[in-house]
Amino acid sequence: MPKAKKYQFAVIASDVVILTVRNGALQVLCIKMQKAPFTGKWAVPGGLVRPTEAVDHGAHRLLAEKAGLHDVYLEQLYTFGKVNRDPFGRVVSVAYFALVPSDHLQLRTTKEYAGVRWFPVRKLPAMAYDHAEIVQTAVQRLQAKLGYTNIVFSLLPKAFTLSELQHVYEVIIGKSFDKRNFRKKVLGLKLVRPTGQKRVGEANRPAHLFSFTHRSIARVDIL
Amino acid sequence: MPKAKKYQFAVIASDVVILTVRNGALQVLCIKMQKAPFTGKWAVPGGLVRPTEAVDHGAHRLLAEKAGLHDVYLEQLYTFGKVNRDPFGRVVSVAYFALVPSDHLQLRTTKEYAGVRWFPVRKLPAMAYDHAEIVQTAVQRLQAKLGYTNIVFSLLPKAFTLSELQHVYEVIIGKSFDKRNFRKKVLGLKLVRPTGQKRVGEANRPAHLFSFTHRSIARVDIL
DNA sequence: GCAAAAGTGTTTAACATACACCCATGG
DNA sequence: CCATGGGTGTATGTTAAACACTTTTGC
Repeated sequence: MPKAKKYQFAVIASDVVILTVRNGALQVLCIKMQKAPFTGKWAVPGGLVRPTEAVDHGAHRLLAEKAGLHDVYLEQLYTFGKVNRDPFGRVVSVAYFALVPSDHLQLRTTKEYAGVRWFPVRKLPAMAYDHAEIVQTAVQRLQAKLGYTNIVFSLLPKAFTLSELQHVYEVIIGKSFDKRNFRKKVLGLKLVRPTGQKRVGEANRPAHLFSFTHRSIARVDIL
Repeated sequence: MPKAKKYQFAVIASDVVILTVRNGALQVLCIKMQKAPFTGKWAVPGGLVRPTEAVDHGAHRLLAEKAGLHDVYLEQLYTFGKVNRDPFGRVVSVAYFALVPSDHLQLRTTKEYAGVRWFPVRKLPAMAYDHAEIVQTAVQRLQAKLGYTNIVFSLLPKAFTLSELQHVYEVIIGKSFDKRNFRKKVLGLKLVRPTGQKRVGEANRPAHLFSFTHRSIARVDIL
């Protein structure tokens, strides 16, 4: 029994910053806007949260509908609530960020829109709404969490080489690490475990493949 | 020009978890509910965000209106968006947490409600809505941030003794630290600086007073 | 003079950092 | 046989952890 007259309403939206490491860079999935006043600008996937679904559920749904992604890491990021952030009216956006492993990337181009593209986060196109700020917030959160959690597991496939793991860190943090020290660290923390397999067929010595000992987020001092 | 028919609306609320260290415990400010269906239960201060104000602004306003607090540390915590979290209808709450120094506490009892009280976070009363969960989230955030930021500055007055500082850590983290090591750490990090003053009039050796070198949040490895 | 909290250094262990060469494969 | 990335150990410096007694005040 809502006493609607007494209250003022707003629209709840959710925007999802989908990040991956691709081509040696941290990249974000963007969709080209088709509507004024942002025609031609890019936005991260998002949309309205339904009155009958939890905000978390809306984020999962939008991730699936707009990007075709399921079973990826998804975490609430921040809520953006400036009055005029959307020219449509009062829209409060609960932003999330998702992390997808580099081998899930085939799925994405099979999408509805032709105007769906990855952009390196350091070379963003002109963004609609406050989405440049949202992306920046997501990147900062990811950089911070890399250092004190095992969240990196969500950016790598089931099996990977230690060089690939190190590369993900280097690309996101933006500096390089000593190979021997890095290996000592991740092995010493029992973050990863050798699978016994090797990656074959490359023009160099085959690398051992590893997998994560835990695939749920935990606090670990890495950097 | 909102095309209202096409969209569905919700109510945006904000709830503020106000924390302090008092009587040797981390405590949270609660207000006794006067309305059904939560009559007699306790809630953290909160209310609706106005359609013409930013969500951040609403949190500041509610902090002032409901608790009489100004110029305290305030940070967005998390957005709670389950469909039935509020029996009134669809209310999405953007929760914040505020930290107040132990010497600001006189202000609080001069408030409108008689039903305003501090509770130790480890002995919460029966809480309305999902406020027990909101408080728990705030406490966890605070505990984590104590370890890797200088956020503790917002819980102490301008001048304080090193024992008082250590006590705040011990109460929030829930374990005790070695006095000598603790002092070495905070002094070595240049987190605090001696004021030259002493706290006099207690039945023991007077303690040197210190103040924070920086009163804005920064990343510092403390624990 | 006694109770109560303040203040102060050293030793040891763990961890972080810096650093260079040989190995296994494909082409 | 050459190019490419894979793989490995040690020495040094820094930081963390454990630990007990003397000092200064109020009463």
